[in-house]
Amino acid sequence: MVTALELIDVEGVEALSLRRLAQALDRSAMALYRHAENKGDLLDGVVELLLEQVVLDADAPAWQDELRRVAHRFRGLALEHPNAVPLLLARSLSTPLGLRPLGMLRPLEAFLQLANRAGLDDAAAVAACRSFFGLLHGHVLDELQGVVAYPEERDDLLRLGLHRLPLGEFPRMRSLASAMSAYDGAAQLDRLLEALLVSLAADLPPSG
Amino acid sequence: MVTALELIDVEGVEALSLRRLAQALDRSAMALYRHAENKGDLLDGVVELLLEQVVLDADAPAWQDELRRVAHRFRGLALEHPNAVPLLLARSLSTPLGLRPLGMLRPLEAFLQLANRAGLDDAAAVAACRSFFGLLHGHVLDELQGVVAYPEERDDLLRLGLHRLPLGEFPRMRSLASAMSAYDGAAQLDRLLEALLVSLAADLPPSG
DNA sequence: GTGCGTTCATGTACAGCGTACACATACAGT
DNA sequence: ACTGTATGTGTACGCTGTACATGAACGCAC
Repeated sequence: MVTALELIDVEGVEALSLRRLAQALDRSAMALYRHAENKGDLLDGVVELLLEQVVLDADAPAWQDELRRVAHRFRGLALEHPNAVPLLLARSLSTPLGLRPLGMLRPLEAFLQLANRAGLDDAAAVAACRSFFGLLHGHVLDELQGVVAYPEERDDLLRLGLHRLPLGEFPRMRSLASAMSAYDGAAQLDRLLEALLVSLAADLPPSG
Repeated sequence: MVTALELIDVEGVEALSLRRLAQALDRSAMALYRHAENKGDLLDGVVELLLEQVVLDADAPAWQDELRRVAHRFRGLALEHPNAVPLLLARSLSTPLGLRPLGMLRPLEAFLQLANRAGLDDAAAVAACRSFFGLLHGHVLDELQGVVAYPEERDDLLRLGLHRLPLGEFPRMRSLASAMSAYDGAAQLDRLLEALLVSLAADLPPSG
């Protein structure tokens, strides 16, 4: 499982085949079927391995801080394993909620418990959960988009490959090349979180 | 291209192979290489075909309304073509910004133009752009997650497959089954957009 | 010890994949 | 009529996931 992740990290998701993995483990390809029923099971295993590393503490005293912490931890994980991000985000698109491996559900459960303790009612907790993870996944997805086309170039326009774009149709993108290069993902995530937390606070009973 | 999308719609992304598509078109598999260099090009074509259907008008008079409209249009498209969503979200993870097909860049350019006309400076426009699309992609990603495991079941807990979960470890998820069933994606998207627009308004020069 | 069921690994085989290459056909412009 | 250029076909290669049959190593009852 951990070898599978390493393989993905250095060669990308599509380079992970049963034969390549078996070779890396000095086993035959078929031996892998003793530990996973499918290739899919194997990918789920990788996802679980990653998610184990981002534990949401349902008993955290300050829930806003805990959400910020977990969000940044998740982002960090994505930056460490960019090749695994498609897995992380897309595995659950194909698997119904109740049939997912438990490791993929633990963050959800912990969030819901936290929301509960923070005072949200059922409907608000579900909405908050989807807001939070939607936001998080969306941010990570966008931050990791391959932006740089030619890393060795010094000029921003050339580095991003934006010089290829027709002048007439894409004036803004071309003129914003350097603003795009200066993008700060962590700050951006903070902005999004702040907006979310404000909107969540509005759902709390007025007590405070 | 349109046939490729139809194939994806009814059979899923991974069912789209050159041979299957060629068969659907009554051509040989190799004939497809006259119109696309790669299978990747073909997938890009499908993405472009979809994105053509969600045009952001950079000259819209009320920019907030335009953003809301485009967001909901994109969501609608995703609901119409759920099988194509992985493509829509993941294609750009592997292709540097400047090398993407123009159809994938047009929404970005239009957003940046709109932000410019709304009064945002360069850095704020880029940040807003990533906020907007990150939020949108994240929401769609999360809304489309397969939640229902057994559509024919009447009881929420069984329908979502949540009865499988260990009682002790997942109390909240089990008790929230019906709240999850009542999820309203459009309303959720509106909530997220509202939070974003509030935070964007704060970036505008104080004039109004 | 002997036989047994269970676990784990292997080797072979098959259908399907993307695509490189060589070849055929049809049509446009000279 | 000759010649590109665009389009389609057929064959072939190396790769994929995995079904199936086989075999080795073990704990355990007798």
